[in-house]
Amino acid sequence: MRELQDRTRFEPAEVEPRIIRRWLDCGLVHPEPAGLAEQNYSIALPPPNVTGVLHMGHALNGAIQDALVRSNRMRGKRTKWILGTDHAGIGTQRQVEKRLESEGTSRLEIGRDAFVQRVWEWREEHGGQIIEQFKRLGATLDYEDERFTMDERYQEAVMRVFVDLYNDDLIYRDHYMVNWDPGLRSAISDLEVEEREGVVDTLYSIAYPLASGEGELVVATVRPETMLADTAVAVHPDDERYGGLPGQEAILPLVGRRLPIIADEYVKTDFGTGALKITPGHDPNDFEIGRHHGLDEIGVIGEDGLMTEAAGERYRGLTALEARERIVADLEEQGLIRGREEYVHAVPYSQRSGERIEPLISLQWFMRMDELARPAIEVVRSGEVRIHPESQRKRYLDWLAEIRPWCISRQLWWGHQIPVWYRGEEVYCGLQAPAGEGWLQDPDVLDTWFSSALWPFATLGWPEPTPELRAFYPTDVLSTARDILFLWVARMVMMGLRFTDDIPFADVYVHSIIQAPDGRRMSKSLGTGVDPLALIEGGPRPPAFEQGGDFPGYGADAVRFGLLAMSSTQDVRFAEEKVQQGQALANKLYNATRFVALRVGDDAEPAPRPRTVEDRWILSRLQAVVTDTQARIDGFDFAKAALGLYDFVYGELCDWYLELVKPRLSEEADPQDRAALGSTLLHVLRATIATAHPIIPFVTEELWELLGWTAKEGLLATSRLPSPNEALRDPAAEQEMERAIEAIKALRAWRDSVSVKAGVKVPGTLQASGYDETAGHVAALARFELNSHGDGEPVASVAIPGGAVSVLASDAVDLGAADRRMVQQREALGAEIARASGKLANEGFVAKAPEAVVARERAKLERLREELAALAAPSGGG
RNA sequence: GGGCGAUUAGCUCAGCUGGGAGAGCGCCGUCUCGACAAGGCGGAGGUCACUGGUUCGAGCCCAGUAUCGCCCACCA
Repeated sequence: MRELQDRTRFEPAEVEPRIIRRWLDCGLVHPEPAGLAEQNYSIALPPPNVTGVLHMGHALNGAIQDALVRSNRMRGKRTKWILGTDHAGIGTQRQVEKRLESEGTSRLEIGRDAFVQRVWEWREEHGGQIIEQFKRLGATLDYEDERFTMDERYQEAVMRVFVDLYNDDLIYRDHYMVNWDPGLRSAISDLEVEEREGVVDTLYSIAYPLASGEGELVVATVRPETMLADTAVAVHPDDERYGGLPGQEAILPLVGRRLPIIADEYVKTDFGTGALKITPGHDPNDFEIGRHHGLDEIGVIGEDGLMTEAAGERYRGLTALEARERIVADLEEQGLIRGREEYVHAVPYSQRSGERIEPLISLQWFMRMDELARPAIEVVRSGEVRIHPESQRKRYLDWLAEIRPWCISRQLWWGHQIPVWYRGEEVYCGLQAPAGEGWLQDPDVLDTWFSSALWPFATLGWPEPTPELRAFYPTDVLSTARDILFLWVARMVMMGLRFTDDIPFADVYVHSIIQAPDGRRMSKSLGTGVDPLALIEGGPRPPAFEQGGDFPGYGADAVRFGLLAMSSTQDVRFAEEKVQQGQALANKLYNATRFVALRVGDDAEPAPRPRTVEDRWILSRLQAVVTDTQARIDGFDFAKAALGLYDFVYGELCDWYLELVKPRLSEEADPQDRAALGSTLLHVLRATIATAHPIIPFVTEELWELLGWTAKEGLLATSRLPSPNEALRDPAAEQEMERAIEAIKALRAWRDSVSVKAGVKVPGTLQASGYDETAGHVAALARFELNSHGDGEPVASVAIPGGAVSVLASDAVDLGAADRRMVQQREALGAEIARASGKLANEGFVAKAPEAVVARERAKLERLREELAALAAPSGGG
């Protein structure tokens, strides 16, 4: 209590770390596995990169999931928020490679085993930071049960899945066209490729002489270096210009190879010359055409990006670009370049390394997806799995409908090594190395997303039938950003259905991506990335921000509130003001509690004991905020949940209710009423604090304790959400209070407009109906001296709902200003009356609008007329 | 090339099944009112991107245009 006396502000830096410790120490984050998943509640955290640091996306998603987790825990459900990290094959491997480079060595130099050892060491050193940051955010993850995709048990699950799919012929190895990332020296999947628009290249037209010796075919290409791998020239079968050519041959310049001229519908007659060089080894389309026509597949660009043996003596060993220059020069010399023009088109780049993708044929592992996709489409179609918002559901379905095989092997060392062994021609796939000498394991590892796809069940101990699996699988919600809807979410659905015969989660919530204030992406390199920890604890604003300097340290509550308030069904810009709004809310709630706690007797117990209209009003409004906030969290409408709470605390509880009841709390007030009011106040506060807890957990937990409830009942985080009490809904009280509030605002505005000094009470008479219970409040909060009979001369009149207040002459009022104001008010009322009556005079409106709307309009007109009448004829009487 | 979304106050955004445009911040004015100056009170500020249509009535529905953004895509 002394603390409450002295501290006039909520200090997150002081309070929050203390509260975190209490949450972690009391074991609330770790549920023992019991019961069935249907009764319990679980969410699997999208596993962050083990060596990552918390970014805005994590913070937003943390706030979202924690709000869900806390509100369900507070409904008494056994709740588990599954925690773990991802080994992030490529990213982590590169970090360690860089480190080795700085040490003057390399991965190749130290060898595979030593390298993998180094990665584990790196993880020891740098891993886990992000988990501490989640704690700072207040996320009630199960920190006592942390998983890692490279843990032994998890690896076993991965191997098991691979072997299973291999045995079912869904995983196979093939020479196939892949997206080769020359920077990574690895294949990557289609989803890791981004098309960059607007790349400027030169489109060369090159003449290929016909083998007959008569004439030539001119083909166009932006990549002349690939011509060394050409194995055909294609034209459209219906192209009259080339009627007789299919079946003949052309001579590949520089190489001299005879190329069959084939006919294929793929060729566009209206592009270039209508003749297309076919390079099955280095172009995805040509690859398809080549397979269709049974063409040779030649590779002239190697996995190292250099020209291969097959490119011939003259070009071997050059980079592709160097080869291009030399080839163009050579063709030029032979007079075979028919033209060159600037050409702007889209080009595939690797998202991982940023390098231009080199399509080439490579021996890789693939997963056949169509069979797996079918049930994954079905569960979403049927609504068994719900994806929010709707637009993302459509994206999901569209993508799965046209799914292609997934290249799952990566030429890396850090990850799950493929459980396949070779000995000569023999191939063995199994959980352990085969018996016998001379077996060599496939050196490749699996795409990181392969293991991530098992996340919701592998974390719970699958394939063993563990109690955890029973208690928490399927999970309830999966919350994530949309950029991994295909990479991850869709694949989890497919793998879940395949291996657990169940959906992995019932709801998918796809949250906003928070952009920088200027609309750009938040990114470290652009200088636009906001560090959530800097926001919470104070730290520098990003360089690209208009406003410089440090964030003041808003605290986790403010940041969580702000992020939730910003969130939407689409991308949003970061708005620091929303975080400030959260800070203001925490502080407001703190001070409201101070106010109540310091004035209410120690023996007061929270209970609704309404004695006046404002009591009935606030209790009624409380039911609304309790119900709405819970429904909004359940419905993934977090912005409304947060802002609705703010509106209640500010706009109803503090601005009005606390102000209204102040007189009843004074020393001279009726003790009986005071006791009842104390109970009501505590009741309202208690329900508000509990309702707010999933959104702003820290300040609410602190207040819960300051009010003495922790000592009696335990932490708020483990308490129950209030259940709405419909019996306390009171529309009549709400209406009456709304009217009173409107009247107070009108009178305050009037005072301001005629420059009445703030402290002065204005004498007047109330000439309006509907203020039986609220007249005193209107007088007090508007600072009027309202008598039923006036002693002075009426000098002005102020319109309020249902009538007016007649102002009596006094020193307080400037008569000239009052007159001007009254004229203004009459004009305004007159205009509104004209509008309303005009509308009602419109036959179409009266005839066709719904009755209720017309009735409302009539009532409004009636009220306006009353007000005007009261204004027009200020009289001394009542 | 297809698909989706956005455009509302100076800024960031709400606006439910069509029935008198809202919030936060910022701005102006004002207040040493016993919870809170991270506060109270009052105020100014909007052709709801544009054009046309449907309707008694459109920010909301329909068609088109413009600008911005995102996703998907194998025309060399």
